[in-house]
Amino acid sequence: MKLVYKIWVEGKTKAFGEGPYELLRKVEQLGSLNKAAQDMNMSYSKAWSIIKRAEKELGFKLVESNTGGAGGGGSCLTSQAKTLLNKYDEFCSEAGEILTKLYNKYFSELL
Amino acid sequence: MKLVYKIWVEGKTKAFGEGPYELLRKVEQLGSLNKAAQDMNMSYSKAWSIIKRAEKELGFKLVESNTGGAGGGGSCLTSQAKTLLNKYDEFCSEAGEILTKLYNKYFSELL
DNA sequence: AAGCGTTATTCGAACATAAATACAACGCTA
DNA sequence: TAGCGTTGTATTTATGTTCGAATAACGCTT
Repeated sequence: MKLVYKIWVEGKTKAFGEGPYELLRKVEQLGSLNKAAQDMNMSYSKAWSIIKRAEKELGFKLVESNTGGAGGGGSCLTSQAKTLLNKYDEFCSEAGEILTKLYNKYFSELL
Repeated sequence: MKLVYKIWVEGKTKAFGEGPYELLRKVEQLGSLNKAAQDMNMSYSKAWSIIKRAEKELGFKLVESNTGGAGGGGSCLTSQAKTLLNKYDEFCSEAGEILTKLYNKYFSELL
């Protein structure tokens, strides 16, 4: 028996959480939304809609894309996206640590 | 923009979280699974399956039910269920407080 | 013994969500 | 100018969730 948690930010609907985080890290790494999607065994259209929804909700752009050209184009993160990812990193590691402690405090004996 | 989190306990599949918690509180309050389901605008069959799944995963009974008799019967919580609910209460309020602080620390300026 | 309101259980239908597919547009390259 | 790999978008398909109906059993009440 284990603790599971999902934490995200939302406006009118889900905006940013673990899914967008991982996807954006892959984009940063690979320079392409298409490659990122393939790497995560995800369809391009899903990857695309994840990012578009997040951008719409957050109110700022997460990726800067070029279509056509050498290599067909590509995508890279905006500086706002980069700082968001870094903040999210720190947030999650702190949160995970604390929640694990709380779980042990309250449930370890019971479950 | 706000922080949303869902926290639950799982074994092989979801076992106990917010949904079962609220439902069990209603059962405690109303003495009947049927009334609890109606009160939550939920079908009886859904309420029933929530509790059965939780019991199966957790490995102990959550409700004690009587069928027939005056008023048709009813359900009440086992003592294990009561302590589980109380622990969950404390867990959630502590967790919520801490997560809110963390959210403000990391995201309040950014989002 | 008939009636009542509950628990217990299963099943298919309806609905909502997620995912795959297909195709157009873009701009460099050769 | 044909081809490539990408982004962008709509349409279709698949998957999962939830509801509601149907049925049975139970034991008190009248």
